[in-house]
Amino acid sequence: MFAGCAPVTPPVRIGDKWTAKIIRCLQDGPRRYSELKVPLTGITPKVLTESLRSMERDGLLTRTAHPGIPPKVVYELSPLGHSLVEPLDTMCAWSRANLPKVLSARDAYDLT
Amino acid sequence: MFAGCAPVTPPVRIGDKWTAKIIRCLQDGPRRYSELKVPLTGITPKVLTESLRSMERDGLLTRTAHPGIPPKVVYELSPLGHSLVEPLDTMCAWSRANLPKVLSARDAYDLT
DNA sequence: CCGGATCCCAGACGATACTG
DNA sequence: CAGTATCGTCTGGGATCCGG
Repeated sequence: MFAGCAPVTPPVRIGDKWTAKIIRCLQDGPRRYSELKVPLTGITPKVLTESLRSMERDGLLTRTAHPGIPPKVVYELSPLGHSLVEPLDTMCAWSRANLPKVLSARDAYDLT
Repeated sequence: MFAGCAPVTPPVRIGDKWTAKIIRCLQDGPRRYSELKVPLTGITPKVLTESLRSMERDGLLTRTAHPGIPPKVVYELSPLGHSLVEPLDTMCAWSRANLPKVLSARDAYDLT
């Protein structure tokens, strides 16, 4: 789940490339598949589907298919998924606040 | 840094397998290389060295080599590194509290 | 004691094309 | 619209051995 707690239960969900972003996209309410693809710029359908399925398996969100033409599938955060929003915000806040320091530390290090 | 904030600045530090654990090992004071290897069960010397170098480059810790035989190298968290302790604790607390739920959600999902 | 050098692999991620 | 299928890539990390 989260690598900071030993041992990691695969697959690593938090800390992978997309899980956190997907949760952010869903935190204000349910969304359809195509409504997720837009803000998640660069994600391919395969990876989006994989991620959603895996998060559904972990109980972070629910998938509801409304049959018909055209198909309509809605994803919604579960209470468990919602409980992740705040920890994620904490991490993102740190990242936003400190990324400049990290970057300049890298520059300084690479100079030598 | 942290994948939840787009776009990710490689390499991904937080969320990789060892960074969070190394910070936890150093949060109560400086430690030598060999003192890190013990609690980080399973880590190979190569990976430990790589991780420490990379974190040093990012300004998360400092490396101080005391010359002599035998060599003695001390690693210590920088203020920037220390500032990560609390966000990390938040994530770990979530993981500890909710891992059972995730695991049982997986079991339920796999039954179908 | 503290690593560097080398080789290797699995699994995450992406590109592209196709379908009920 | 909401996915599958197939294939290729790339990198984090492990195994093992060697050196100052």
